[in-house]
Amino acid sequence: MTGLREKHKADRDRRILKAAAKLFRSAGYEGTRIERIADAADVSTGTIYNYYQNKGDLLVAIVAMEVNEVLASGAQHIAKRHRSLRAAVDRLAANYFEHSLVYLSKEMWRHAMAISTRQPDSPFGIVYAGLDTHLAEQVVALLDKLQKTGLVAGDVDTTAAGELVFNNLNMMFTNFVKSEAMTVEDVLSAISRQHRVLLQRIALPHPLPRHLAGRSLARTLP
Amino acid sequence: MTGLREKHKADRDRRILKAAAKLFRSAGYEGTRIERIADAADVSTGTIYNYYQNKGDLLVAIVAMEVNEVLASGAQHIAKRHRSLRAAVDRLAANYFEHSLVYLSKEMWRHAMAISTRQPDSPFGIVYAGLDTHLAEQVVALLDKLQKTGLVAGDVDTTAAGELVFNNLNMMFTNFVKSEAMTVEDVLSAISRQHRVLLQRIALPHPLPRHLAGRSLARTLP
DNA sequence: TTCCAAAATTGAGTCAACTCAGTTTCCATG
DNA sequence: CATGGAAACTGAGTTGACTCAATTTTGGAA
Repeated sequence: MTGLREKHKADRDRRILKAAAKLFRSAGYEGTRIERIADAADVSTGTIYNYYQNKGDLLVAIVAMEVNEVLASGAQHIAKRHRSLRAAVDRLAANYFEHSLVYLSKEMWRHAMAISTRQPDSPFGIVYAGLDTHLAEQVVALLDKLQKTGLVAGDVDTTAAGELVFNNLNMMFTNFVKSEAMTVEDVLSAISRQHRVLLQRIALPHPLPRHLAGRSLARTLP
Repeated sequence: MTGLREKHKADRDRRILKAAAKLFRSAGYEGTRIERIADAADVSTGTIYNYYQNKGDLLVAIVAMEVNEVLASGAQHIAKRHRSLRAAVDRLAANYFEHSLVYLSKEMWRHAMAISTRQPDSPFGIVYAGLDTHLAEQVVALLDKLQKTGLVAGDVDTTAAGELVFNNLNMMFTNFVKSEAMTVEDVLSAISRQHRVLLQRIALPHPLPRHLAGRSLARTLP
């Protein structure tokens, strides 16, 4: 069943993805012709369309690798012990933004977002939406954990708060990639200020001593 | 200086915009060929490009008309008297979403958003960003007014809260237009729940009597 | 080893957005 | 009125993403 054929397939796929990632970063997404990717990957233009439905799918495949890294490092962050709600959320945001430009340029992000908006029902539109859902769930998971640990008041709707925070992060990320001038520091400090008005009011000032944490008894106001 | 030439220009512009709006709604943005718009408007394809840089700009011009209406009716809403913070914000959101599909289909919104993301520095990308800024300012303006009226606690950072609310609205609007199945009611109730966790905590339970309102003395907690 | 059917690749061809050199329309001036 | 030239229009041509019929490659059965 498998053998040389599968190997060649995987090889070609890797070559195409690598060539595309390199060219997109150097010449930009718009500035990169499919034919150039084909040349660089030593295949014909038609072959690229055997692996990816269109130019955009190629980009979104690269984005997916990137976001999966962000998700993994976000999960690690959540697993740590946290001293304060605001610091924990700020760091999750920093993790999100600092990873974002490692493999992808702002221009690439703009195009990836545009594609996922334009074609939400295409295979990769669905993948992209799934990545967003995972990120939103991660924010909710952090708040849930902090609620159990006693850093968030027990009567807080953590799903609502998590979605509010995530949607704000996501919108600010959109603004960030739309503006070449905006730095990671700029956007993180803006976000921190925006979140403060919420987080300050749902936080509990003093965490429970560690031996009581994790029992989900963290109710406070009647 | 002016005369027949100017008149013809204005006529043509109107015809192009009208033809485009009609065709975009009936055949969809993707399904509409520039040549068909040119035919319907009785001009050549080249002429369309004298008025609009590209197909997307044509769409964004239509969106801009729509958003200006939303802004006008939002301003009217803010000017009214309000009984509660949550109701006031819920109605502003309803105004936003209910207007949104009067002239534009979800597909048109998806493309308009995609274009503004892809080309933030093009003339109409700038227009679109300006519209967003106005909408965000409107939310902040509402909170400011309610703070002066005594429905919002005096120590609240209304800019932060307004931006948080607007960014949530905008992200939920994106989700709304991405999903053909989601109704206005669906999205409004989701938003209302998300906002509750914030608004509940920054609201003051009893408004000041009317003769004291507007003095911006609405401080509460030390 | 030989040969076949399925899988995969190929690149010339198609389609639609956008361009630009040539043409027409308008208006200010004598 | 004529006329020169600026402003606007025109549509055949260009460009680049994407397709598909023909060709090549592969795995394994005889």
